[in-house]
This record gives sequence, structure tokens and C-alpha cells, in this order.
Amino acid sequence: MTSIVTDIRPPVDSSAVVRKLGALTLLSETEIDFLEGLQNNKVEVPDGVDFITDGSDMNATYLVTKGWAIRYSLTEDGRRQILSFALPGDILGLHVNFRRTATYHAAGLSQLELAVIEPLRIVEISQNYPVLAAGLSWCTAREFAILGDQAVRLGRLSAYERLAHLLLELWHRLRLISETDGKWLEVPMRQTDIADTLGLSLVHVNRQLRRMQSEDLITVEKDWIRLNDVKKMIALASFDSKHLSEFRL
Amino acid sequence: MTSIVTDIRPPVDSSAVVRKLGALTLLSETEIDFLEGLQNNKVEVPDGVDFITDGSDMNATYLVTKGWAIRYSLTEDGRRQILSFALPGDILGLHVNFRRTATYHAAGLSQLELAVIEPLRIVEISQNYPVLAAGLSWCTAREFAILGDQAVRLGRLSAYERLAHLLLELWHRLRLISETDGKWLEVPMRQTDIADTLGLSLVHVNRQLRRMQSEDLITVEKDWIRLNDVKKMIALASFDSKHLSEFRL
DNA sequence: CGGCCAATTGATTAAACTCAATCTGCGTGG
DNA sequence: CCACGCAGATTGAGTTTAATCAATTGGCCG
Repeated sequence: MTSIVTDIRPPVDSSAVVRKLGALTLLSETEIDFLEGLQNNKVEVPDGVDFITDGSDMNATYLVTKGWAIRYSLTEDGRRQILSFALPGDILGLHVNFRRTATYHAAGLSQLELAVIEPLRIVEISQNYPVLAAGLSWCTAREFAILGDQAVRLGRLSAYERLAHLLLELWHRLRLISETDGKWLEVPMRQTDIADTLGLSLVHVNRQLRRMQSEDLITVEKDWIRLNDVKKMIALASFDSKHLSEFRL
Repeated sequence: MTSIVTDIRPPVDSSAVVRKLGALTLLSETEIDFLEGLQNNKVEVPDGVDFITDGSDMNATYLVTKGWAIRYSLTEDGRRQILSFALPGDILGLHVNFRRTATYHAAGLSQLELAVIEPLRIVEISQNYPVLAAGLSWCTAREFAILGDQAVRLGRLSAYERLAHLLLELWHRLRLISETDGKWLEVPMRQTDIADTLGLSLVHVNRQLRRMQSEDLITVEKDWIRLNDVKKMIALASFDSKHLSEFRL
């Protein structure tokens, strides 16, 4: 059966990862406690500081608990491509047991709070918590699908479509962790970050954003964006949300 | 320690997946036998036929044994984005136990031979063959890294750079499975496929290919391409091969 | 020989980039 | 309280890259 965002989920005061996995499967008390316990080693990462560096050794898995992180890659001459966003509840470096060398950089947009998780605890999950293990594997598969969507955006959508498509991805993902009321999103990105995500120039992103505002699809205020007509936006960007929330066991 | 392509590897008459994993770790007889045994259920897929369809149920894992497959995605209005190539020895649908719904299409370029693998056998691997399990996890991490490289190509490289970068990726990957002599690659793609991989128009790909030939970087003959100056090409595309062959345990 | 697919080329248009200012909000020090 | 500086956003003008449209060519197969 397919489980969708609107199902019953744990109370809002639980951590993002619990909200995320809890939206997909029914978590037992033990499992919730274990997930919360994973987060007792928290770290603050200042704005813009890399906590993962391409080519360097990774010896931990990171769970985002507050703020947004980006995974990105740099060319020799300094061009930056943002590969994906890690929102609260997302995990970076799950593969740490099999590939110790990072293949990307990761840093926070704005201030970031991370839980640092020992590789051994990941092993522990797959041995003792089958439901959580399935949840993590689902997360991995989902990341993969999201990265595929990113490739479609970059390769085959126009600038305007890319922008709409990205906003819809973020909207869906934030919805899964109850970080949007259904309209407004808090988006800690600068226009430069959007440009480096969508493979566009800063100036062009600015123009497409203005256009989207003038067409009343979005409203922008400080770090907040409101999606005024999700349905129209989905049509415009030929967006398919099934990669983001579908789950079967 | 880091193990590189130049190490001793199993004889050339072994299957591609054995050559691939054997290039990274020393495989025991038992492990090699198991891998060969995985391939007793072979299927032929005619040119251009989808063997995986976006949105449909997946109930098996596929190992490419002959020919090249593409993973791709279609927009509503028919634009195609090729996400990645599956070369001999590559495996599609490893996540089948956790996500039964495919998030992409897959088809062969030219005639294709696949080994169909029962999901249960994948579980068997992780339980009984730790070295192979590590190898498969490495494959998954590598696919992820390759998809990241694809995003960089699409988002931040020029058309000419994209082309060079793609050829280098394929060259490295074919080298790992001993399907190139170091210069010539057999490439079953049409220019249309290259266009849909690189997010360009067919006409533009043609022009960049001609340019690359006129600059003596490549020689093209039928379905074969020769890289005449790998070093120059690596510099031109700011290509980084460490994602493709680095392995540590 | 005809038909078809893939490659190639030319001409034109459109999308997106670059360069160069300017503007706006906000915090800081005097 | 205001001048200054800075980061981020915005706008204009001109250029470049790549797309589109439209033929034409070349090879291969029946």
C-alpha cells in the first residue's frame, strides 16, 4: 500500500528524522527512542563552513537537525554546482562504511545543527532495528531519485521551469517533516545558491524570480516564499511528486 | 589502502561483474562462483525496449551482461533526459527491496543481455558474502557519485566540456571492466543519445563532436571513438576520476 | 533503385550569460 | 542620530551560447 503525507504522524515536538520516518511507517516507542538517542552528540556548524570536504576522509554520518545543508561540487576554476539539499531529518554519509572518501563538499546555508553519528551505530540499526533499516534504505533510494530529478531539471527544463520544479521539491520535502503550513516555506537560500543549484547565472535567476512574482505564482518576503498556486506550478514544471513521498514495504 | 585499476585482476573470460569487483578487491573462488551463478537467468532485450518503466513495479534486480543500458526520465511533453549509463557489470535496481516502484525508465542502446536476479539473492549476499556485500555497497556509492558528476556536467560545464567529460567517464568505466585497450572505445550511442545525456540539442552535439575531431582530440569511426589525448581532455573538462575507481575497506 | 536512419551543414532566433551600475536594508562606529 | 560599508537584490545593455528550422548528405538494406 502507498502511504502519503497526510497520515497520522508523531507529535510536532519530535525531531525531524522521527517526523520524516514516522510519516512513512508506524514507529514503535523503542524505535523513536533509539532515533532520538542517536542525536545526543550535536554539533553547531557556522554559516558556510564545510563539514564534509571532497576527497577527504569521512569518519561519521551526519544527521541534520536544524537548518539546511547543501551538497556541492567545485570545478577547478571555481564554478560551483549544488547537487542537493539536506533538510532537517536528512542524513549525509550513510555509505561511510563502504566509501570513506567523500565525493562532494557539504556545508550549511545559515547556521546549522548536526547530530554526529558513529558508523557503528548505523551497523547497529541494520542488525537490531529492521523497520529503521528499511526506513534508511528508503531514504537512500529517495536521495537517489531526488538527484535524478535534479539531473532532469538541469538537462531538460527551461530556467523558469527549473525554478518552479525546485520550489516544488522543497515544498514537498518540507511538508513531509511538517515544516510548512502548506503555503509558506522558510528558505535560507540566497539567489546565488539557487543559481548554483539550477545551473544558471545569478542575474538570470533574479529575472525568473521576478517574473514568477509578477505572474503571482509566488510571493517573496525576507527568507520566506509563498507558493500561491501549487497546482498551476506543478503543471508548469511537469513535476512528479511520487519520488518524494511514496513508500511501500 | 587505495586499489587502482592497474592491479592484478581475474582473467578476461570472466564476466564483467567479476572483472569489475575483482579490480577492487581480491575475490575468492567461492565469491567468483557465486557471482557467475547469479547470471544463470539471462534475458535478451531488443534494442530500445524498456525493461524498467517509471512508476511501475519492480520485482527484480538486473545485471547488465552485454551491451549498454540507459536510465532515463521523460517529461510530460516528451523531452528525454538520460540519467546514467549501465555498462556490462553494472546492476540496476539494487534497492528493489525498499522501493518497489521504479523512479526511472531503463532500456538498452542496441541489443542487450541482462541477468535477472531475484531480490532474495541480494539479501543472501548481504548475509553470507560480506566481501561481495561491501562490493555492492561500493557500487551503489559509486553510482551516486557518478550521478553527481552528471549534475555537474549539466549544470556547470559548457557543451564542449560536457562532451569531453562524458567520454572520460565512459573511458574510465570501460577500463575498469577491461573493455578498452586504453585508446579505442566501442560506443553504441547515437548523437541523439549524447544530446539527451548532456542536455543539448542534437545539432549542437554534432557540432561539438566535429570540433573535437578537428582539434584532434578524438577520432570517430562507426561506433568507435578513439581518445587521442586523454591528458589534454582531462584538463579541458576538469575531470576528476577518483569517484570512479577509488576503493578502500 | 528507393527508403530510411543518422549525420551534417547553413541560417536564423531565442535563451541565458556577462559586465556594469544602482538600489535596499541593515548593522556598526562615531 | 547619522554616515559608512557591506551583502544581497535589481536593472539595463550588449554578447555569447545553444536552440530551432530547414535542407542536404551518406551509408545501408531490401
